[in-house]
Amino acid sequence: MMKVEAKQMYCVFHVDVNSAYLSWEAVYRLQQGDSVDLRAISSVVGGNEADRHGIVLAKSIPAKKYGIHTGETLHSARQKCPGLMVVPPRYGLYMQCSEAMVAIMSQYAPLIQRYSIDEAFLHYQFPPGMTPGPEAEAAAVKAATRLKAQIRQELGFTVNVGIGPNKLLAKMASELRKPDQVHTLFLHEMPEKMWPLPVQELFFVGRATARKLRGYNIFTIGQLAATDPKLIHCWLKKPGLLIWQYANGLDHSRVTDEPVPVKSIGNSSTLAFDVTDRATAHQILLSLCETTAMRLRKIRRCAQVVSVTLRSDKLITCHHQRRLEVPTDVTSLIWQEACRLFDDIWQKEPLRHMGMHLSDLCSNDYYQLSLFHQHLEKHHQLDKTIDALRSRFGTRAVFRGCFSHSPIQPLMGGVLQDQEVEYPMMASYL
DNA sequence: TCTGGGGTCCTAGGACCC
DNA sequence: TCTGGGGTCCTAGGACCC
Repeated sequence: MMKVEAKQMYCVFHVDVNSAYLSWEAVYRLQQGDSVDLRAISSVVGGNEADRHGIVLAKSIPAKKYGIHTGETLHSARQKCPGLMVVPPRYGLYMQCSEAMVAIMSQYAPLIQRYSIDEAFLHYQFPPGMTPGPEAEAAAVKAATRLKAQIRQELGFTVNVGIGPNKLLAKMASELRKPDQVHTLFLHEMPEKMWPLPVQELFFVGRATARKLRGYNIFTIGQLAATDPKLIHCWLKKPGLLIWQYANGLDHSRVTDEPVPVKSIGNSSTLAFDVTDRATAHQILLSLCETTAMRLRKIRRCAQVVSVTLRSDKLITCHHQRRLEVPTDVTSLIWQEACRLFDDIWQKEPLRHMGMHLSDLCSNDYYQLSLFHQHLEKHHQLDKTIDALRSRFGTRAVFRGCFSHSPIQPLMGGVLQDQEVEYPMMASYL
């Protein structure tokens, strides 16, 4: 009997906004009547240096030519490029831009998977009657080119669209050459387009893995693809097998719009000043717990593990966690545990950064039934009331008294601090 | 290199149980 | 306590992504 190989009647698009934060900022400023296009000059979106958040979040292409990298300090970036323009981020605006882009994408296919604020996958079905091959690939390129043009026309920013038989190759394709490009990376194109690239360009090969691979004389993606997977597994364990598959273009994950269940949540912050006393540290933990616990309740979950992270002025990081006897979503109980963890590990060294995380999340249904814990009832009522007030009047509407004459913000952490600001909708600036 | 903040997954090693 | 081996749970830390 003849075995018929099932032909794949779709391909995947990966849409990636070019220099996302910087492009969005540039378009917004042009719309506000600014005469300078940030994309055309050496510029970066960067954090606040006074608060010690001074790193590059996004860079323009001219800035990139000076060797400026995302994540590097603004201090260092300015040394490379003395006239560098630095603008602060507006996360609320970026969320809106992201939403608007996904709305356009959904005109092209019913199935879109958001991957991050500036990246999304699209499941592209080949036109009816078309079999996989050059004709279908050309149709995909045509659709992707239209999508790219529509985003540029209606929203004012450019994207790269990568096209491949799966998510991995679509993503690799979108990275090929920027900006404002459509690239394909089908299996037959791998030897030419992907295998010659340096191994660290492969998704999931970071600095540490690339260094190890170079130690084994593997410098390109093609060399990794050609290596015996047993050897790679021996060297790099499970992640090694994954990158070996990626190097060979193998990826069986599906484009899906089902929300990924949250496994853990947390907040951390580099502090504007070094903390040297226990009371201040505890207050910062409370501030971090407030935001984290609020988010936990919003997704209707309870946490079973609480953890605290400290980073000293010498940039040494330590971490401590503990399992709770009873899962909880109560701010004050989480805070109590965080303070105990802090007291266990703090050696009195000045602290530059503090964080708290909640993991091993479980359903909060159990809580609904467990009101036999009478003493918890008032905590629940308090949290519930505060959540409702903040949701109605804004997150700054209610805060604990201990913050009223304190330099510490009552709700710390979270990058979306200006998410309640409404920005005017994008329109074409062309 | 004066180093942000949100996550995920994996591994090593210790404690404890049978 | 000169001690085998398998399994589970837990914590700490590292690597990766955006």
